[in-house]
Amino acid sequence: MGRKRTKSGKIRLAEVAELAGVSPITASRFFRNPEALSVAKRTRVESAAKELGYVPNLAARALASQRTEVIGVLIPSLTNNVFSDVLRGIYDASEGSRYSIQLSNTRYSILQEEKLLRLFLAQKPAGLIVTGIDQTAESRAMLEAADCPIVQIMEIGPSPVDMMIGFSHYDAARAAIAHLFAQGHRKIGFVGARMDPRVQRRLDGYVSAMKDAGLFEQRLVVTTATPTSVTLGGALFTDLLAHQPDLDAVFCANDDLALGVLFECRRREISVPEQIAIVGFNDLEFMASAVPTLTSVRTNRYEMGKTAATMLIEAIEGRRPEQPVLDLGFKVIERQSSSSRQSDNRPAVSAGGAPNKMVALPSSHD
Amino acid sequence: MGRKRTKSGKIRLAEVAELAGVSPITASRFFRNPEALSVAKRTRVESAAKELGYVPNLAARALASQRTEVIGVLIPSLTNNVFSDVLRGIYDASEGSRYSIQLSNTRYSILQEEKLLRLFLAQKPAGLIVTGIDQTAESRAMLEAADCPIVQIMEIGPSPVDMMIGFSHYDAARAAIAHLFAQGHRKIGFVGARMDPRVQRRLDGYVSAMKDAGLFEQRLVVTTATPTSVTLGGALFTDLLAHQPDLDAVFCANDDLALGVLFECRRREISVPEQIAIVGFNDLEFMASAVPTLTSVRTNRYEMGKTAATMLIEAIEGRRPEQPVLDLGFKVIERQSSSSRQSDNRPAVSAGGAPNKMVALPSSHD
DNA sequence: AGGATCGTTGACAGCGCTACCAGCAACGAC
DNA sequence: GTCGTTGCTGGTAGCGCTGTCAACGATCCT
Repeated sequence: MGRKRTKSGKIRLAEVAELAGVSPITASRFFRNPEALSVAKRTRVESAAKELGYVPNLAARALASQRTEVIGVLIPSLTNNVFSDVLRGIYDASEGSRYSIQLSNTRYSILQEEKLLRLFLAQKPAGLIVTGIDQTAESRAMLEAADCPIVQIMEIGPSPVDMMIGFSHYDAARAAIAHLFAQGHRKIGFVGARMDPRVQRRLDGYVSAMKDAGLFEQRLVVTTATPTSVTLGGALFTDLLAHQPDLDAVFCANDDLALGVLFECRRREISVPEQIAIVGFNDLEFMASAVPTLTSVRTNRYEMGKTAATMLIEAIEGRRPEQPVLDLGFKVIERQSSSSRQSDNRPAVSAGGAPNKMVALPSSHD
Repeated sequence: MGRKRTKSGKIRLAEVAELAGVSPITASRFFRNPEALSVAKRTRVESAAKELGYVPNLAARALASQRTEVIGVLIPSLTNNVFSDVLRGIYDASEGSRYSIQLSNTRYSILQEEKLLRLFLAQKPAGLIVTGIDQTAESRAMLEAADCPIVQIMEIGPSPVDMMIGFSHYDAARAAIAHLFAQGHRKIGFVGARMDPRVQRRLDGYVSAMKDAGLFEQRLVVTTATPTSVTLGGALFTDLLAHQPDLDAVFCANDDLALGVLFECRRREISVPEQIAIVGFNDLEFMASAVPTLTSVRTNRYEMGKTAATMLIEAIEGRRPEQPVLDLGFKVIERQSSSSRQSDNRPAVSAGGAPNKMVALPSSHD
């Protein structure tokens, strides 16, 4: 064909335009806003592009248009399977769109987050997804000054930077404790690891529920800054028992800990739920499969990621959601590990949050 | 200071150069190869950049230099915690380097992989990390024609595209079965889900080991294409028992399945390991914590990701490793779930591959 | 029919950076 | 002293694309 090529051997827009018999700028428009072209030219450009196997040069586009098609995502951890669910949702929602995901790991450090934020913002991302509501003042200022849509995920709070999607960890913990109260438990311990802001708020919810009932005691709480694990759940529970041998229930800040507690109970031949009830948090898949099955607070992690990315993309393209703050709620899934001592297992659940139309909500789960 | 700014309000290289009293190209060199500058100019540019808070425009750099500083990563799943460990290694290794990670999910489809590969390659990545050795012919051709370093991860095989890091799933499965044989087990079932190429090779290893011992029977194998889960482990095990009630051990293609089998045994009051031994694969954290503790084949996932990214970056910068194929090996971690019926628990382990940082290959390759 | 409006198209001028090559001083070998 | 070297620096010319604005014909209204 003798087309002239760039050094790199790649097809440029100009070649496509030439083959299609239009100007480069018209070809350019085809890729950004095909509706603006007449049908005739549109099909001509389309087939020319296909024939040549044209792939746009994103760097050139970014340079010329002064913006990128990158969605920055800041999450505190890659290990935690809570985030992998959220991420999966984000990636799923971004697939098929023109936007690509740029992921960075803050390692639970808001200083690191600030640094990464500065880096991201310098590249003019199309949008940003950040975790939580506990940014540094500097980060907060940067976010507010940013000229792109932003979604805060994982929790909801009083003053969103822009959009926000999550649920109340505080309320969720309170609901878990209320459930245990309803089952007749009184000496309810709390086991928590990592103690990031969201876990902290679960602890706050626990404390307030216990205080409301006049049952709070400091030694019912065992926490550590160490990253969570199943093994750690066993260790923390051991600690808890040492301080409080007459425990009748444990609320674990996540499911890994709960599984660890379950195993530890088995090791010590403590029967669950007869002697001690266990409630976890997140409702990971294995909770329903354990023996006994484990009660947990279901959170809509995948949905959270997916909806966050969807909202963000909509906003980037100018269609801002009428409802910028979305509470995805939670649901206490009662299973054997906390079922009532007297009756067997009526499948009571208590849900929280404000279900909303943008997503199919908790009521429809399980 | 009255510096003139670009519309976007951002500081450009030219401004830094002006403040430093050098030409733009000299300033540019500072960021790419500081050694090439005289010490005087180097410090001048450095302080000017710091004073202005200069952040390079990556799009402009990519356009001008005809290459990006992006490492493309193609993995089949974001859910699977095996990959999240690998990813964590990759991200850790990329941190502090100039390269950023671009992640894409092939969803276990080699057609999808081919499509993503085409997309990636068009953007001239600095390097590529791809999962496994089972690409389509077209993908393979693209990879071979690519002018950037490439690392294949997760397994090793005969003809690397470029670099390769992983271990032999086949040998690992054989080692697991050998361990069970050593413990006196004969009727050993296989439970597998998803059945991606790596799980398939584990199955192949199992089959060959069983055949070698004259113990293979088709009905000892239960697999499904369904994605793996703990619950599924229980279900597949139930199936297996139905076909083969006199089973004395189960080799699970991953640890989630193994946990599911353990729970199912508990549900059925089958004692582990007395009646049935269980061996998993990957050695996830919870295996050591379960009751009984669960034997598994340890694989070096984090290290795999980290080393892959490190090797790749080295290669990008022109320092190719002297050993482009790395076998990270595996290790059978014996725990209670498969400990010998007669003796109690001597901590025997059998390792495979060459768990070494930069050295030779395992003898055992087929 | 005349003018206004809309939809469609193209010319031009960069976006911010780096590849390439030339220039220049300092230095050593003959 | 002359001629290469070497080491550092700068000028020029784009990289491939899109924002802006102007121009054009077609359509619509009064």
